[in-house]
Amino acid sequence: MKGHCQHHWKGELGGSGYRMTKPRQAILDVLGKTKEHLSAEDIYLSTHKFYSNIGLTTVYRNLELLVDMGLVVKFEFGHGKAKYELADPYSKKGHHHHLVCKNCSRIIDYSDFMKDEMQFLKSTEKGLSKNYDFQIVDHLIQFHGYCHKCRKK
Amino acid sequence: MKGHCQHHWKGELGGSGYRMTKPRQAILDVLGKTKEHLSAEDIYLSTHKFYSNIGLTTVYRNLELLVDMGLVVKFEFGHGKAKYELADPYSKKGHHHHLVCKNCSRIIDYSDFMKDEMQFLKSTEKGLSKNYDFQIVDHLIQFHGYCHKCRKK
DNA sequence: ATATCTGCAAAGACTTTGCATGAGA
DNA sequence: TCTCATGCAAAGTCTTTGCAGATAT
Repeated sequence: MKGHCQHHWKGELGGSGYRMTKPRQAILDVLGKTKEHLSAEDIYLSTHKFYSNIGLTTVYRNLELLVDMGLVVKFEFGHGKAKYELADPYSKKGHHHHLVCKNCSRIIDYSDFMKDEMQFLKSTEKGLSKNYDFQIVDHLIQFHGYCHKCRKK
Repeated sequence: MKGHCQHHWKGELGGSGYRMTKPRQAILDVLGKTKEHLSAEDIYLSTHKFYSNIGLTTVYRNLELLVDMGLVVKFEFGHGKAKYELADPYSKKGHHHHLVCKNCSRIIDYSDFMKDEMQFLKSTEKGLSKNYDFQIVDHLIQFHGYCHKCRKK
């Protein structure tokens, strides 16, 4: 699934009773081609490069749908606007987390040290699940601090 | 520092050149007494129980200040409004993280399994710090899924 | 005394909703 | 065909800003 720039997603949408439309294809193409963390407006602007007249409303509505379907993940990094990425299984990036700079708001992806993470998650999720009768389906791990450029100051 | 319901915070504020005012005391009192995760408006309403005429604007402005000073922590759980808690060293709760229910939005604090977490963080932070020249000062760990009540459906 | 802080009103930023038109399967 | 999807405009929510008056040290 990784790295398919021309993936058409028809199966994923059709299988759930949804239609493949130009705006949807455009949004998924934009997300599939970027390494950035795009806001709804970023996506809206990007889609206009190869398909114009997509409304910002349509972008918001489709992002919500795609998030609900699990194709896209929404992040709130605390800088006002939500950011979106393709979900792990559909992304070139694969499973990763974020370093967030408290100074310049830069977001850095990392996928190192996943072995340690797996081990930690496995035991912790098991324990939490039991102690709180909570069914865990996802996790959010982030580190905040000062990036390369900002720590020099 | 834990559990002081009548802590007056004058030192923390004065030491940084800020004044202790009624609204600030009220906001800190509210945060010190609750176990909930309060939004700015929740805090605004709560302060009115024992000190009226605090404006919502003032609540927002002081929360921002207190977050900058490190006395308060701001969370974006993705449900529209930001939530605030006293920072670990000032809170009865101590170091903890959150389970977030994808269905009912309930937030559950946990502070179990911190030994595993410490171990994971220690090695991961060291590695990230080195590989990305990133100075880590904080982390965010959350688990998302279905709570006790919602998983029955 | 005086720089900081406050409350109100207004503005701003991001996101959602209503509704008539358009378009996939 | 016929339901689902779109785009525009308007509304909604949360948060921030401007400013004159009030307050803490």
